[in-house]
Amino acid sequence: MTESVTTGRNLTASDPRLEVWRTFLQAHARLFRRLDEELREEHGLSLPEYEALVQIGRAPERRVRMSHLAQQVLLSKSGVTRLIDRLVADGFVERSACSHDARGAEAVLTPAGLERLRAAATTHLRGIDRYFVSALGADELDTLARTMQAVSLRAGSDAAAGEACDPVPDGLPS
Amino acid sequence: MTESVTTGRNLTASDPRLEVWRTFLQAHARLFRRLDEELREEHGLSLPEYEALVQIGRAPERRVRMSHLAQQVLLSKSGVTRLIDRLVADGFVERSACSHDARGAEAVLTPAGLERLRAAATTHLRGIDRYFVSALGADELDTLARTMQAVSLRAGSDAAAGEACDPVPDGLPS
DNA sequence: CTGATGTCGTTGACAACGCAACCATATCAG
DNA sequence: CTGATATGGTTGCGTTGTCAACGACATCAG
Repeated sequence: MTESVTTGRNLTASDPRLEVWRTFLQAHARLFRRLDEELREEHGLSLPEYEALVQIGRAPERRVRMSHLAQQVLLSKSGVTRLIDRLVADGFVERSACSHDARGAEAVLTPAGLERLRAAATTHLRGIDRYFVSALGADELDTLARTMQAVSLRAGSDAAAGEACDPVPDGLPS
Repeated sequence: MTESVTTGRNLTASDPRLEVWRTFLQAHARLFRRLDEELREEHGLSLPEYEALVQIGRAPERRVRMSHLAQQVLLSKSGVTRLIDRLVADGFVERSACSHDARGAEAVLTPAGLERLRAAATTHLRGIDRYFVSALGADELDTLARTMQAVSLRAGSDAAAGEACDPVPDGLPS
């Protein structure tokens, strides 16, 4: 009944490596929900909304193209449209035409948005530290970064993988 | 390469450890979507639906309580109700009263459900192998299991605004 | 310039999920 | 037994997300 496990290249339904996958799923779900919940309770922002504010806030001029935002926040085009709709309704973001491309739209952070972003960042960073970083040793964090990168590459649907479009970690404006 | 960032206990917005968090999010999103998409295309099942079938199919008698299912599939009570609704509509599952508890309902796998599960398992296991397991060395997989367990523990228990949670309840050492 | 084609963002229709309210039943105090 | 309370599951409703279709603009061949 017991199949020898890590012997061959084929994964079977009883392979303990499947357990790792499930643990991974569970960790993500719990972590995401906890961070989302804390942001909602303390600042009225969902985690995706917060992440959008972060991306806008760290961009030069504090404005970002919608398409760029979609990649960063891991959402579809229409998802971003509606996310920005909400942030506009809340007064945290304004829409602005793109100067170079008349088709394009940019999301611009308002002063209120910047303020809210700064406040929420405290909560978020605390959460990341508490539930994520502090659970991992420095070497484990390193390993995690490497492995997640590898997984991301393999699962990357259509190209776009690891384009490392992350220059200027100028962090939050201050 | 890896600069030691562990200078202070406080996470700031420019801390590279935040990058690990984003990579983690991205890896999850891509992996989940890829596996979901493959299951849908080849078998008409979403990933949560497939996971529910797995949980039912591996249980004794191939029947599971709804509440138990909710924990396994990482869904709310109502989420499970509707997930099972769909599977019932597809003929893969039947509802059945629980013999011990007249309040309870159990989901039972139908022959068609078992058949579909077996077929889909091939696809899923292939995906897990291709995009997840094969991206990780044996030791990395081990590290991942341990760290995800730790994250899950910290984020899962109810220590929202207050205190760090007690370490290691029991059962999961090391 | 003009038409073909691709890209950007929005919209409508819809699927999936969570929360809170709700029954039905279990369980426990008295 | 009886009433109070807790638990399992479903339902109504709101929220959030995707996909396909669309209009507006860009871009390039001719």
